[in-house]
Amino acid sequence: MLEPGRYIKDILRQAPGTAVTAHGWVKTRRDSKGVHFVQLNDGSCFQDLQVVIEAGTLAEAVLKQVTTGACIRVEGDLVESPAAGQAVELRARAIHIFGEADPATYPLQKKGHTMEFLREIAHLRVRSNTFGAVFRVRNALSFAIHRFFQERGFLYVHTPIITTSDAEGAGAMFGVTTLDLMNLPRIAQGPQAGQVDFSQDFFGKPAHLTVSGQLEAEIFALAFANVYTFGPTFRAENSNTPRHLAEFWMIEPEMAFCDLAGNMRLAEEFLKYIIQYVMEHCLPDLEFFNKRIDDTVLQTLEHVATSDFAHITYTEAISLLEKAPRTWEFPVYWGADLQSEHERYLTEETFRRPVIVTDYPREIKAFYMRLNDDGRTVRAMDVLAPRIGEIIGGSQREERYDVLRDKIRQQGLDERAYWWYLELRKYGSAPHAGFGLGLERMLMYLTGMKNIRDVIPFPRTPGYAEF
RNA sequence: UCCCCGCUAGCUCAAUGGCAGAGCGUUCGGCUGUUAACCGAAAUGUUGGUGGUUCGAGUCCACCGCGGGGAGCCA
Repeated sequence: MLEPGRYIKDILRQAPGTAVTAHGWVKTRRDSKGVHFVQLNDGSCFQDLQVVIEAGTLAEAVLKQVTTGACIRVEGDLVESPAAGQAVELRARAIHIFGEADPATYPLQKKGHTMEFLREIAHLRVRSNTFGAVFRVRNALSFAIHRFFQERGFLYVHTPIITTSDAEGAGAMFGVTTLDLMNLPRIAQGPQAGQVDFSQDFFGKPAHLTVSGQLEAEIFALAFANVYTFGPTFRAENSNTPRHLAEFWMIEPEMAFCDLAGNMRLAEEFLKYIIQYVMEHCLPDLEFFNKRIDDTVLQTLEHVATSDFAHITYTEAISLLEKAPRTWEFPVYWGADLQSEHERYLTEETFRRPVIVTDYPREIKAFYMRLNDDGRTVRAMDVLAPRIGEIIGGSQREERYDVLRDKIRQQGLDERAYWWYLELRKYGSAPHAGFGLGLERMLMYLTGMKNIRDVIPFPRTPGYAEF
């Protein structure tokens, strides 16, 4: 394995005159009369190591195998590069071929490929410039998220992937079962006769993949004060858009002794922190995105990291939209949910920066959000970002037992299914709040990538679960 | 799931119902150290699938599949 100091990113920082050995995959090769240039990359950084092979240095048979896609080891001397583009280059003395790649069939040749094509070769696309940058940024982002919360004393909690509380209510869920689907056990008699007998299933009742760790995170917040989850989440919605996945990663902080104002402060501080971290640690990758994917990325990130987010209430947003000099496809009135066109207008045209919209009508938000004194709005917040829409959704939670119980009843939910959630309000309840951030949505924002399927290693969407 | 658009060489795309094309990549040759190198030449096709209309279908029609954009749902 590569020890620290032997990655290409380390080799590129070493002084000329050093003897080094580099490992990696050939990105491209250019031939001149007496010299060959090989771009070598091991994924450790955006920049390739330029390997220079003087004619006659290597056996013709070896040289012939140094083709795009091949995996090689190069031993040689690091020297100052006489040409622009790189400070140092590796003058090869010997090359070992680990694995060749037939140029006639290797699909990742040096040319522009569409994202759609690269998605079909997800086992190879990670070696491309774009996806190398995407996954380095994804890695840095993940680390920055942990660091942000750890620095603030948040406890990292692992909420369950499999859940039997079909009560989360956040969209369609994937079933989890060991029953034989071709031969389902049925209840023989009684009022439920003919229905599937889940008492024979693995968990003795219907089970699903989680759609959110929030309710369980609340349990931990009421013992550890500040906690966060960071894990996979599953939605069986038939959503076919560039912004939805059936399997995605979500970060959900939950804070006791916190109201909506504190929640908003944390969300803004959090977004700025992770943006700054990625800008500090992945600048060459971001510069590439800015050059080839979206030429507004760097400017937008700098702007967001340094400017204050706009804050408006839902009621103010409706009033703004009603006065907007344009016609809406979906009508704007108090009580209507904000549509994509409305969110985009607010964040892209009115404010031109992230906007936090708060205090939505109770009817269009989840039962667990804290009721305001006006009795018609709840302490919800959505952070809207230009181009991708809602990036964070959160709220102050209803901590009052009676109010929560009434809201559960009013929404026609079975309060017995929420027995432990209600008990949290009975024993040592506290004001608390939290939010959810979609990791992939954040990555789209950071990279300018247009399709969420291109910021996750192996996307799962309706009708697609390859690799 | 709904609306719109698309599917032709490895990739990106042309082709009035009448001989299947180009650029890039690949291969070969040239070029004084290149940077998405450059110059010249060559090879490369079950036109997404199944039916249908027609003397004749890449082109028109039907159904199916896949992809993209927009919408809904949301993170």
